[in-house]
Amino acid sequence: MNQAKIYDIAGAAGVSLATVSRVLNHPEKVKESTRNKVLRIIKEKGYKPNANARGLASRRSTTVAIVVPRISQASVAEMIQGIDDSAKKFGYTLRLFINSNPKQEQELWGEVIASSVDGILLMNDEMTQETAKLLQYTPVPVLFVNAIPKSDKYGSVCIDYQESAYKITKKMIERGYKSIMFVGTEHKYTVNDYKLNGYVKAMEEAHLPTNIVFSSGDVSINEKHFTQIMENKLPEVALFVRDSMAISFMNIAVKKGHRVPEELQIIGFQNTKYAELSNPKLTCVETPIYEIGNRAMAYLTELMRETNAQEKPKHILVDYKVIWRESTK
Amino acid sequence: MNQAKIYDIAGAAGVSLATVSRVLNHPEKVKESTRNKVLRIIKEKGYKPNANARGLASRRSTTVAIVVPRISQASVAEMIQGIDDSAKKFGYTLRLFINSNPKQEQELWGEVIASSVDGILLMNDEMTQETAKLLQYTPVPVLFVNAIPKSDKYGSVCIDYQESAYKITKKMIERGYKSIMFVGTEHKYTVNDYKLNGYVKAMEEAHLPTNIVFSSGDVSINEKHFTQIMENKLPEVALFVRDSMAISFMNIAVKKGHRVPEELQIIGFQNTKYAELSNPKLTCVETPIYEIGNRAMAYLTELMRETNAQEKPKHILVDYKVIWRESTK
DNA sequence: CTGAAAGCGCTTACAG
DNA sequence: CTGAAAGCGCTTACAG
Repeated sequence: MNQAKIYDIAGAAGVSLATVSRVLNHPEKVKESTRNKVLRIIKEKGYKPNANARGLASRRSTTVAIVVPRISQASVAEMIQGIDDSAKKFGYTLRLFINSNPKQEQELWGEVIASSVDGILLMNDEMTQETAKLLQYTPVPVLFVNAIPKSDKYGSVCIDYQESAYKITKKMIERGYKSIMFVGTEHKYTVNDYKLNGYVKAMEEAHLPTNIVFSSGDVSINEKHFTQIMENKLPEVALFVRDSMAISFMNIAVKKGHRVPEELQIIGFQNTKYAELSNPKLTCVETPIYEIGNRAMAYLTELMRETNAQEKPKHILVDYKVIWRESTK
Repeated sequence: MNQAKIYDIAGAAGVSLATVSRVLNHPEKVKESTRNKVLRIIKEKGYKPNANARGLASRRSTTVAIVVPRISQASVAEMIQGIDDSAKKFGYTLRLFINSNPKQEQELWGEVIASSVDGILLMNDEMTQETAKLLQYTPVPVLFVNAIPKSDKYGSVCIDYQESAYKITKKMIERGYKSIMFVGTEHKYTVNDYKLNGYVKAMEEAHLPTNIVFSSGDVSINEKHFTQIMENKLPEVALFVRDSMAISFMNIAVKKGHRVPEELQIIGFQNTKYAELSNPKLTCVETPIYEIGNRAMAYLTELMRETNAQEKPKHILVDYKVIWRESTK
């Protein structure tokens, strides 16, 4: 009934602890017949090695830390799914750290390291100087997930935000629209800066004036702000860094009697569930958030395996696509 | 540069390892001057005890497992926030387990136990017989979060789903509506059964005929189904177990030219961000999901502290309220 | 109030 | 291919 120990398995199988351990960690080093016997008993007794002891002895925990910012969108849930599926495949387990308070970043980081994970998946898009410094002393690989590191020392997995914004803007220009507004977040996120750059590039190439607005992420603040914006002439197209902002804007426009997409076309970013639940349904650039998590975890296992210190970290770009729905013509 | 060990701290402070350990775990047992000296050095060196070693030696890991089902709504993110805030306060760290595949439930459970957590927060609303059995042998406290255990042996934290559905239904009856539809999920969730019970009770008390529909959680399937339902006479009020279903239904109704709330009133459950991003905005019963997570973690720490095996586990009910918005009169 | 010592449950060189 | 033994970094009775 009580959790079996490696000792019990060894006893029952008539071998030493070392052999049981080998069966689990280096099965190829054990004679097949011995291995099978041990395996059978392990199964019978439902033996699971104690993760703490294992971690302590091997200095590898087969555990990975996920560090997410507090104010993360609901979509992290999906990303974590992607991470977890990949983690299961490679035999890793997840430890979750939420970066609530920038002031406690140091402390959090200390905990992450003390937890002796084998690798770290970082979702923080923005990072204080201090964290950046702490990051340097991390004894395990760190990978940015759907976020862009400012230093070249870390790898990342995300979509090409700049290109995606550039292309969608260009597409709308090609369709003959000249008045295209870009709505970003007041709070600075590196990924949103990239989107902005893409938009600006497309507009400048076409010699069109840019129209850039920054707004809050908070719905009720947005609504006031957006209502103000609508006092002025409406753009033909509005591109938002987030679905939720796009929808909020669209709802206000519709209530004011503007017709979407006839008079005003709206494009979001991410393709959250909101996009399908809006009326009209939202066209957006889809960020394959599950895929990003999945790929990130897979790449992290590579990084954790590498004995040779470091090759240049890779920046993996995951494919994205545009989902055309009712909010565009 | 390298992580300091307890050994280094002891050396630098001129005390034994035992004393350093005591400073961390039972500070009251150490003379103040000694304690302060040790504390200072710990800080200087940025010492963090190795979590694995600590867990192994003390048989307590100050780690809690969160077990969530794969198909969990995005709102788990918020619940986990609540859990984490509480966990930080009590010095616990989080380990995340996602129950992807019912067939692997046994294995998952094995991992949970092997990870030697001190307690388990279970978000699985439904549970196979097998899990129920495994649950019995869990050496640590288990608590259901926003889910209802079928056995009386486990505590839980959620809102009174039955009462909330009963009250909102009754409220609409009192306002003079007789034709009230209830839309649940095809998939059986205990919490949704409770909502159904509450609805039925209110309708029966008022001698009104019930009108119950079960639908998928998938948006595109819902849409077909809902479109069908609208062939028939529309109810005056429709109550949905989920915001997203409510909004999906509402959008279809609006597109068909029905006026919300004039002809059709819609009520959701949960108060996700969707509710504020719909047009018209959705009235719903708010499930204080953050609060539920927060309270659950707090209660779990109590359970973990208790040396005396078990008193009767508590079922904590968190307050909820109804958020009246535009989808009701 | 403090230290020496055993032990938590594993893994991994090192021999054989 | 296998076993005996050391060691991973802590905690906690047990003495004093």
